[in-house]
Amino acid sequence: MKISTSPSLPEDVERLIPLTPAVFYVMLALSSGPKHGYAIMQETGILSESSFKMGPATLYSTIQRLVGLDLINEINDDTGEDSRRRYYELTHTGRQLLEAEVKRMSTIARRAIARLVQGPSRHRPVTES
Amino acid sequence: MKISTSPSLPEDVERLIPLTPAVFYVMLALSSGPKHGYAIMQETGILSESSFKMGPATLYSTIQRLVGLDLINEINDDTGEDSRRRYYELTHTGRQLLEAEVKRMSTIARRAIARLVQGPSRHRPVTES
DNA sequence: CAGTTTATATCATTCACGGGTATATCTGTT
DNA sequence: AACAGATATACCCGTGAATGATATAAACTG
Repeated sequence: MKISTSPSLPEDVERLIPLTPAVFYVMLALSSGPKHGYAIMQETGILSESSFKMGPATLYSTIQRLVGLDLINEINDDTGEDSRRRYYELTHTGRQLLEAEVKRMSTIARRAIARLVQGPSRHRPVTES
Repeated sequence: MKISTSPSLPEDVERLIPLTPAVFYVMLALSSGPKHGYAIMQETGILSESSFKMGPATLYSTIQRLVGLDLINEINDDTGEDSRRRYYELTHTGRQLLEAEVKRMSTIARRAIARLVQGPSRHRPVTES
C-alpha cells in the first residue's frame, strides 16, 4: 500500500531518498523561501543546532547538483541588493522530494523510539501499527 | 517520552551524527536485539519500507567499521545454530549514539513539517542580524 | 547427492563531502 | 577616497563511505 499522499515523484528523484545531510539541509533551508548561498549555510547551522556544519565547498557543489537535478532554481530578483548574491528556490519537484523525505524521517523516528524504549530484549518481528 | 537524559557521548562518536543511512539502519536493526548480518539486511528492507536497499558490500563493510568504532560487538552465542552466522549487538555507546541520532531526526522532522505546512511564501528572512 | 537458498567476503569503482584557499564585492570608519 | 573586515562565491584535491559485481561456502530441500 502506498503511504504517500503527495503525487508520485519521478523514479530517478525518488532514488535520492534517504537524502544526504547536505542535500537535506540545503533544501530545508529553502523551504521557507528563496535564499542565497551564504544564508543557506547560516540557516543550516541554526536548523541543525550545529550538529551539521557545512563549508563552502560542500554548499556550492551541492547547490550545483540540485540545480542540475531540477530540485532548485536560480532566480534573479534584482531588487538592487548585493550583486554578488545568487538566490535559489525550491522547484515543485524539490518541495515534493523534501516532503517525502520528511515523512520518511518522521516515520522511522517514531518506530525507532518505540524500539528503543522497549529495550534490546524483545525479539519480535516488526508488524505494522 | 524521554529516551535518555545523559547523552554525553565521546566527542569522536558524536561527530558521526548525522549518521549515514547504512550506519543508521544497521544500528536500528540491532536495537531490538542481536542479529546476524543477513538478518540485519532483511530487517533494513522492512524498516525502511524498501526505501533503502543495502547490498552485501555495504552491509559488511559497515559492520566492520562499527565494530572498529566499538559501536557494535560480535558475540558468539553458539546455540548450535547455523555455524556460518556471526551475531552482533549494540554496545552501550552504540545505543547512546542511536538514541542521539533518533532525537535529532525527531526534532528536525518536527521543524521541517512546521515549515512545510506554512508554504514557501514567507519571503522574510529569519530575524536576520 | 544435485539444486536452491542462506550467509559472508572482497574487489574495484564512484561520488558526495570537506579542508583549505582564492577571489570578488559590499559595508563601515576615518 | 582609502582601508579593513565581513560577506559571498568558486574551485582544487584528497578521503572514505557506498555500491555493483562477483566469489565462496554452508545449510536446507527433495
